[in-house]
Amino acid sequence: MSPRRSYDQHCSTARALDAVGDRWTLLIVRELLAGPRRYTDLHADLPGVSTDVLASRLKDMERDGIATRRRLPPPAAASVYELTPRGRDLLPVLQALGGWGAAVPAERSPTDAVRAHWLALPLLRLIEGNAGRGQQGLVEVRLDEGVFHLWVGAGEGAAYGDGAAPREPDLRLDLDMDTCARLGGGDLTLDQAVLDGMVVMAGEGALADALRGRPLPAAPTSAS
Amino acid sequence: MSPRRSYDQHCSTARALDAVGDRWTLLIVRELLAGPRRYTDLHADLPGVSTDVLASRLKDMERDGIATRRRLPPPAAASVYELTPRGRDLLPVLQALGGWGAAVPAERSPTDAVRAHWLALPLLRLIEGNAGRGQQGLVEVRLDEGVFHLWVGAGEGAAYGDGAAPREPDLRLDLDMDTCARLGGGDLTLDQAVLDGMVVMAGEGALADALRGRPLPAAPTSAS
DNA sequence: CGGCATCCGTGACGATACTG
DNA sequence: CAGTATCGTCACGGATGCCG
Repeated sequence: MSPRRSYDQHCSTARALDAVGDRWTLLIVRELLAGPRRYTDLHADLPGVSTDVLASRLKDMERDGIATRRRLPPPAAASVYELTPRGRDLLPVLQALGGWGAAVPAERSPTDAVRAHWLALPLLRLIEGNAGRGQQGLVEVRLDEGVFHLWVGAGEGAAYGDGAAPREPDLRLDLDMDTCARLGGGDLTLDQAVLDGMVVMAGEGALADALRGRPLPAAPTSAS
Repeated sequence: MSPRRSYDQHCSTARALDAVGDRWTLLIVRELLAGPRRYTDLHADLPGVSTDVLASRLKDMERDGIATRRRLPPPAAASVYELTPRGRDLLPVLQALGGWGAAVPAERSPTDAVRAHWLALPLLRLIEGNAGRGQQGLVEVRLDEGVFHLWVGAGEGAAYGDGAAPREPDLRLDLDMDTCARLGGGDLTLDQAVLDGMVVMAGEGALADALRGRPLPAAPTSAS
């Protein structure tokens, strides 16, 4: 057992970095924010991580109460890793990091790996920023590279997931990665992107209206 | 020159971690948020970092536009490091990390180092959370271990600094480290701490009133 | 003395091979 | 499928030396 390397500082930031400051840890959290994952899936979506490091990080995260391992019921003889509530609380950390990283345009290098759900975090931030407070709903996002869905306004709950929305979404977005990156970086507004046809937005509920910048219904019908 | 280790992922979070994910980097940013620092001061306030790693990180941060090196005018034949605007933009990242790390109480280990200004970040978050939006002012914080000051509501500007406030502060706080940690962790409210005498709050401006939970200026000053 | 560069021992990391 | 074992390499931490 590794005695846990620490900065040994009486500082909440340093203590946070003791837990999630190691290489790969926050990226594993990013993956698990999309929902429970098997070891092999994690390994496939984190190109470059070695098997032993991945196993080691997952053990550390279990020990630190960030993630748990769960055996799936018999038909599937597999186990999945998922975030604990404490682990999901790292969402603001990833949002802050992602927001900072998105501020510099950064074209895509040919060696860069890509996964569709990596855009979920920036898009979630964008949508929750553009829609007013209290808005919530399910958004399905379609890119050439894949489909995922976002739970807008879920707060502490699950943030997003891979694949199509589990029910009829309140909003559907079609766009490409480059547009998505520019939206996240702030040098393109959602309204402008829709006008230019770079984003196709479909949906009729309150969330869709809020994103289109329309005024809310005169008498808000006591929505919860 | 090291060709810069990267996760090689087309993801803003991963790119952020390419720049600030290395060991010690974010803690150096935390130090520089308190203002310009000399190499030796950084080394003294970051126990455990080796000299070459510190030098290497500072070079990386310069290359990445996070920090700059500046020679002081002749009388002081020294140079200081300071954050660029891009580096100061990391404040929300440190806030998110610190907030997450403060959520677990965590008593102080005897081996833990302590610096007074490490409490600036949590206190700043607490004050900006308790006072309403738009409040701003200068706060001087006194602990047994040292004195520092906070620029509340400065937003992107300088967040805090070591030592006494450079002018008469709008608010003065006296407290001890343990109380500060509990305030940051959320298991003690500022009001309660003042009532219990664990925090002495002095000041008469709008900021002080806002923190005391009083109604804003319209109300007459009928207190004590 | 401040600001590193160098050297060295240890541990973390990355790639591959192997096993229940 | 889900890791463990092995190994070469590199990053880190500590000490010391150099140079202005």
